Parts: sequence; structure tokens; C-alpha cells
Amino acid sequence: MNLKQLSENLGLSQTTVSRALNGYPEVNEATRKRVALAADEHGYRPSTRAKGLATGQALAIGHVIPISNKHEMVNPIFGDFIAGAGETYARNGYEMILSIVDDANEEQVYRGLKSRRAVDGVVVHGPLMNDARIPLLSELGLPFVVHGRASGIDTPYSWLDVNNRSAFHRATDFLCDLGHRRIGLVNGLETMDFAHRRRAGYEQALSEHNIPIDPSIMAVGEMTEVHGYQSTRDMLALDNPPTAVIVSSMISALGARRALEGLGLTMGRDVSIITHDDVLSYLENGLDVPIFTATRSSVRDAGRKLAEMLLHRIANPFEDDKHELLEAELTVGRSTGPAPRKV
Amino acid sequence: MNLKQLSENLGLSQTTVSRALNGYPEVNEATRKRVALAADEHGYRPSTRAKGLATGQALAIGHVIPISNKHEMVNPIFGDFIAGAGETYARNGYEMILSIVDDANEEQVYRGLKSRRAVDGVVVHGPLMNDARIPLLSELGLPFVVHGRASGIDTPYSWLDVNNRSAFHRATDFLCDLGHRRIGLVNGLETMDFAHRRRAGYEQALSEHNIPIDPSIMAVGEMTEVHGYQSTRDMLALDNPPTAVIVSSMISALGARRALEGLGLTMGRDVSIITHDDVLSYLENGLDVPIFTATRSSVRDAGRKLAEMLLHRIANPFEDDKHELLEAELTVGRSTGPAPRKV
DNA sequence: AATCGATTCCAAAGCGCTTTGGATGACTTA
DNA sequence: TAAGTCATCCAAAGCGCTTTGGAATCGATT
Repeated sequence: MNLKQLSENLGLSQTTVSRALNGYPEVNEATRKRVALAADEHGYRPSTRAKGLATGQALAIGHVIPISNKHEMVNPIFGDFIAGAGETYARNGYEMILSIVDDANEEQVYRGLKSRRAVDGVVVHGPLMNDARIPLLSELGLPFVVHGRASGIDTPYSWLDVNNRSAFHRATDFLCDLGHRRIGLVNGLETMDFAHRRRAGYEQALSEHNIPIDPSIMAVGEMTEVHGYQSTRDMLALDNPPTAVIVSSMISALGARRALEGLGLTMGRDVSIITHDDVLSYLENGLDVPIFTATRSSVRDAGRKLAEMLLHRIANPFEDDKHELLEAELTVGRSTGPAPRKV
Repeated sequence: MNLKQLSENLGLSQTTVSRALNGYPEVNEATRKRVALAADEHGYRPSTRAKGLATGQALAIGHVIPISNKHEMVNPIFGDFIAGAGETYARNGYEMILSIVDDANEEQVYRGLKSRRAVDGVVVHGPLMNDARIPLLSELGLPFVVHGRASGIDTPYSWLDVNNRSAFHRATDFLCDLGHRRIGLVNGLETMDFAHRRRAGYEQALSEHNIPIDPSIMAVGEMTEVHGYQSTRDMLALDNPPTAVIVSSMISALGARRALEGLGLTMGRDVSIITHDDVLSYLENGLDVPIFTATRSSVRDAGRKLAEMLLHRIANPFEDDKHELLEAELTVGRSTGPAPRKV
């Protein structure tokens, strides 16, 4: 069923039917009802493509998901983020189109989306230090918002980010207050902007407590379970092992816990752990009392909000860039405790 | 830059330029080169929408991701599956469009995709017992393939599935051979078809070993870490606790391990665990020796293959339905060992 | 009775592509 | 030389919608 058929069916012009369905005022309320009813009955929905052609809009948003080409890893937060963004799109009649692409081809994909006029805007995932995508998208004139920030970029852009610096500052502070003086960090890759900021918060807090910064208890890597395990195990094998470890993700924190338990140590007593919790739907942090003390910020909410920012930007292209900095909350669980006494 | 501009630029008709770019034979090789070069120079790519309108194809595949409305959970395998499918689409010039939707609205979404002519086909995720989507899509005439199978449906359809039954049969067998007679099962929700099949394989193996089936050591739930933890903990608290547990996912297996360790038990010695491993990119099962003994089948591969099946189906609409049953491999890790002697 | 404004509807152009059905030459062939 | 073949190109229609610029109707106003 297309517009033509529907309008012939109703004995009306395509113009009138189109206007009736799109809520234009110049159509009799009775006619509108009649049209709406018939459309419903026949399951008529305007073709997205034809509508897009006619209006010049795509009614679609692109998400370009980079796959780190080394480990071919899909960021585990991706599913929940997309779920949040998808809600917003559905509510606003937008389609979400997804491109999975390795870092090398990313520029091509953005150029393609632009020149094929496939989307009205894009979300930039996983911004890097000095991320080249931001100037690229600016230059292309493709509206975009960034999930996170990119240090070292002077092009202005809209972003939504967790305050990674303050979160890790606070976590470090918390451990210091519990008497820990030897605090490890299991972080993401430092090409990622968020990892950089987390380290900065951690280091600043240490400095404020006059604790030296020791690279031997600072690990970086892709945030897998195994990375958490290995890094923690290696730190604990040092002559002067940490009494607490801050981990950048729940998944890696599970690995960290495995490392502790493999050594017969108890989490929260022998070694404290704080993690960052993105509130993934399949990784609830305990039931009544959280398992892990964590800096907590729902990535699903972030998805919802970021999508709204982008749609707003598309609707109001001349407004200033918007920025939203979400503060993570510190939830205290059973994985932290006072620093063990020296023996 | 659009076709018209490009062709004026070249002093050719739109017809010729279009044909040159689409590889039709009736255009001089020299002209074709000239066109290709100019297109490249100006970054010309035909508008997806216009092309779709003209050809009647969408050049897009829909993935409708159901969100279980109870826990609002996004299946953790989703990211890796999508990554696999995305590779295939990219290689074939298809777009992937994603709808996140709660179970209640799913029918509407499929009808919408069809009537808006937004996609050429869809992938059905997470099939349920007697899944209503399959007859619906058949009736709509929207090409589709199913990731998994749906028991109780007589409409024919194409699917790709892991042999869940044989995988869990084999896992159970393996434990029996190690002397276990008391084997628990931590399974997914039984509305999900795969959970049903896994239980069937488990029960059959038990029967073959003359072991009674005991519902008190069979848990069902959404496959979160917490579900694994709780179920395992509860089973181990029984008067007659299991000496081995089979778990339906890595994430839940991590919870199961936590339960063991919380009771001071050692995995592989006191209690054996076998899990199903979807080979998620952030959950590598150990490094040299796998942590968990597991039935293993890459969901990313499944995504790749399933997407190929769908594209093939779209290109050859009158061929018979295709079915592919992947056998999971059993990889032996450190989480299993002989049944502990009776005390 | 003539004019005027609303109100309600419509014909046709246009969005950017593909594709049908020729047209134009150049080159063979008889 | 006339007719037939190829190779190469093009004008225009059509895909399904929106939107511009009227046209028709009708009651109210002068």
C-alpha cells in the first residue's frame, strides 16, 4: 500500500492524504480522521526512503563502532549504550544505523555516510587522545556528538562524558582515607581519552596525599577479564605489593578478584578493590550490598541523553555546542576495607 | 555532489555516468575510467535513499533486539554477534539498522519495517519456544533468518543454531565420566528455546547414566553474574549438594565461581564447573590453559554466517530454507576434576 | 447581488537515482 | 552503394513521497 493507492481508495488527492497524516492544519478534522483510520486499516506507513528523498532528511542516526584491530574487541558497554540511545530514537521516529569498522577504515565510513546522505548525524564512540574523527566530522559538516571527550583537540564539539578524573580522584582519596598508601591502577589503554583522565585523577589524589607515583603498579590494556587478572597478579607478586587496586571496569575487576583469590587473599580485607561500574544489565554489582565498591555511572543513561543531544543539535544546527559532565557516584561495597597493618 | 552535477561536469548524460559506475557493459572503457576518476575526485557516492527508491531495494538489514522487559537486560552476546554480522554487511554494501524494543512492541516494529520498506530482511534474535515472530514474518513476507530455533513452530524458516542439546549432553557425559553423580544446572529462562534444548541434552545424559533428575539442582533465570552466584550458592547449601554444576554462560559461570569461593571451596577440586563459552571478545577464557572447561562456539562467527545466509536468501528468494547446526567444541580447562570421594 | 476571506482540497514539480527504449555514427558486409 | 551491425550514448519515465502555488466552495459582509 502506497500513498497513491491509499488516496485513490479514499477519493482524495495525495496532497491531502499526506497533509492529513503529517498533521498540517489545512485539512478538515473529519477528513483527517477518515484518512488516519484508513491508513491504520491498511497498515500504511510512508516509505522511509521516499520521505527522505522528498524532505532531504535521512531520519537516521549513524553509530560507527570502532573495533580495536589488535584484539578485535567489542567494547562490552556498547550493548547497553546502544540500548539507551535506541530508546530515544524510537521515541523520535529515527532509525539507528550501525557500522562496525576497524580503526583503519573509519574515515572512509564517515565520508561514505556523509556522501551517501545516509544519516542526519553520528555518534562518536570511544574518543582517543587527539582524535582525528572530530576535525574530520567538523570538516565534513556532518552533525555529531561525542561520547566522552578528546584531549588535544581545538575544534569545538558537543560531548557528554562521565567525570572520569573526579571519579578516580575520589576513589583514590577514599582508599587513602582508609589508610592505604600503596594503591595500584588497572587502567584502559592510554590512547583512550578516558583512561588518560582517570589516571590524572588518580595521580592527583596520590600527590595530594604525598604518595609517590609508581609506574610498576600502574597497568594499561584492553579492559578484559584477563587483563584485570594478569595485572593484579603481577602487582601482587612485587616485593612491595599494593594493598589496594583501582580497576577501570567491572569485567576487569572480576579478573582482579580472581587474582586475589588465586593467591588465597580476601578482597576487602587483604586487598581492597574499587572499580568503575557502568551499570551493565548483565553485571549487576551484587544484590543488597554491592560486591565492589565502585564509581558508578549508567552507560545506558548516557546513551539516552547523548541521543537526545544529537537530535537537538540536528533540529537546531546553529545553536552552540553543548557539554554535559556526569558525576559518577561512589557506592561503597564489600571490596574495600582499612589498609592491613604492617607485619 | 549528485549525479546530475557529476554528469554535467563530465559532459555526459546521467544514464551513462550511472551505467559507468554500476559496471554496465554498454559504456566505453575509457569513458568508464574517466567517470570513475571524477567520481572519486569529487567524493561522489550515490544517495542510498534515491538508489533504494529507484531499485526497490533497501540495501539494509534490520536487527530487532528484544529487551527482556523484566530486567531490561541486553543480552551480552549481542555486541559480538552484531560485530560478526556487520562485517558481512560491510563487505556486501548493506547497511545494518538496529531497533531496540521491548517484547511487547516487537510485532509493531516488524510491521513498521515492512510497511516503511526500510529493510530487505531481518535477523530474529533470541527465539522463544513457540516464537510468534516466525509466523508473523512469514505472513508479512519479510525475508528473515533466525539465530537459534523455535520449538513448536511448523512454519518453515531458515536458521543457524549451535547444537545446544548435544553440547550439554556432552558436558554432562563428561562430568559423569569423571564420577560425578550429582550435577546441577544453571540455565537461562525456559521461555528461551536454547535453554530448553540445553536442559533436554542434560537430562538425557543423566538418564543414560541412570542418574535421577532433580529439580532442586536445576535453576533458571536471566544469565547474569548474580544469577550464577545465587543459584550455585543455593544448590551448595542443600543437604545433598551437587559436586558439579553446568552453567549456561561465562558471565553466570563467573558468578558460580564466586559462590564456590565464598564458601571456601576450590573450583575443579571440590566442585566442578562447565560453562558454555560464546567466545566474547572481552571474556577470553584464560590464557594458556582455559579457566573453565567449556562447550565453546563463537557467536561472532555465528553472526557472520547468519548474515551471509540472509543475504543469500534475499538474492535467491525462491530457494529452499537453509539450516546450519554448529557443533560446540568441548575444551577442557581447570574447572573440572574427578568427583570428590564420599567422606 | 457582488465581493471577500476562510476553509478545504488538488495538480504538478521536484528529491536523486535507475532503466527503458531509442538515436547516432562508424564500420562491415553484400 | 545500400543495408545491416555494433558500440556508445542519451532523453525521459518512474520509484513514493512532500510541498508549492493555485482553485473551488461557502457563508458572511457590504
